[in-house]
Amino acid sequence: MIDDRISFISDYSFNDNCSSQSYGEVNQLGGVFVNGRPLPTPIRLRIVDMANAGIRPCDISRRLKVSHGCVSKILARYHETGAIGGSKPRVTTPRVVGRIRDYKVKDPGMFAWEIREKLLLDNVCDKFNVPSVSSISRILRNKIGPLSQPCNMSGEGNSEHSDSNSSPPVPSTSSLISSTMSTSTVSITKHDLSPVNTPSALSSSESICKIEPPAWLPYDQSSTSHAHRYFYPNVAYHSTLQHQFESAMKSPYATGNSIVSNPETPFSHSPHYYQQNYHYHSQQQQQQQQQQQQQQQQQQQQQNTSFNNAASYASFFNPFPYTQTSNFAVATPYYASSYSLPLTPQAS
DNA sequence: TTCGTTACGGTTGAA
DNA sequence: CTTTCAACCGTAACG
Repeated sequence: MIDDRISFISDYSFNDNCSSQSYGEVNQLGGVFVNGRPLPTPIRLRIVDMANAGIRPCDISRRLKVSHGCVSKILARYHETGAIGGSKPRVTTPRVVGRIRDYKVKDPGMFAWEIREKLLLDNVCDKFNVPSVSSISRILRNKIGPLSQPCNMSGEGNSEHSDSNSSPPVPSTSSLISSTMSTSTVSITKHDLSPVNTPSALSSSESICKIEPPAWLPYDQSSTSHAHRYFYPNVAYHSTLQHQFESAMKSPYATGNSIVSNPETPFSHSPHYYQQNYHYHSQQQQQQQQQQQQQQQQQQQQQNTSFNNAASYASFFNPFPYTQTSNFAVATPYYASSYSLPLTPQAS
């Protein structure tokens, strides 16, 4: 059963979200990674998935071809904070670097900010995956150098990670949406969140897209030994979404592979959300809502020993003031681009 | 054999 | 406008 569910992992292929080109490096286990960038969220989810199913970390490491140190880190963080993954995928893909090189060759006087604008103008990138000016500046300095010759960037000959056709799959990214357990303050790790999720960005009037964080459900405690401690994102075991989930696991960067949550139980806002964003709600309304949530959720997880109810869990782990519900999970807006998730424009 | 820890080389973007 | 730097990443190696 577990084997069936993870067997597809062995041949997953990660691609640049705009091309079929692969890039990355191969570790000692034969797995592919992008140095400096997080593992894709589907892989991270599967690590947690397998751990919850009672599989030992060393076996997870071997079967997913991820270093045991990485598995250890991910599980330790998950057990400590509940965070699984989520951060900006790598933006300086070989394709993007090639286009930057082309721009610079054609017009050596171009500034980094001009190149950035041109990447957007030419639809090489969108606003969610366009490199920062400093990243472009770094590329110009370190990877393009004296501008010897243009590169048409079909994949070969770039100075980034070598990636011949024979090289295995390639991963890319995602990191953690982490927060503290404090109910009064939420510390957001710098690189773990998209700028659109930061308080300053949230207060800006710029039109951005937001996606609701995943809903978490109690794991079926009857099936595994550790389950009583952990919650589980509803995306993973929902039968009707298993195919989509596995497809996204195989090719997180392929168009159309989105990680979808259970549409029958769309995300609900956490109490924290209401506290942060619905100030006009009366305290009575809040209490009623919380009581209702607690009553429902207590029924679902009477055996839970770590949290009294899902509402308290959600208040810890879904502390971000998202404003738009969505059926899409396990993805910050950053992922949305690379995972081809539909974006939900923010209303206000 | 397993796994926690950490140096290292890498990426990213705010300052 | 470019560079610096802090924060993050996964791997490899050590114990």
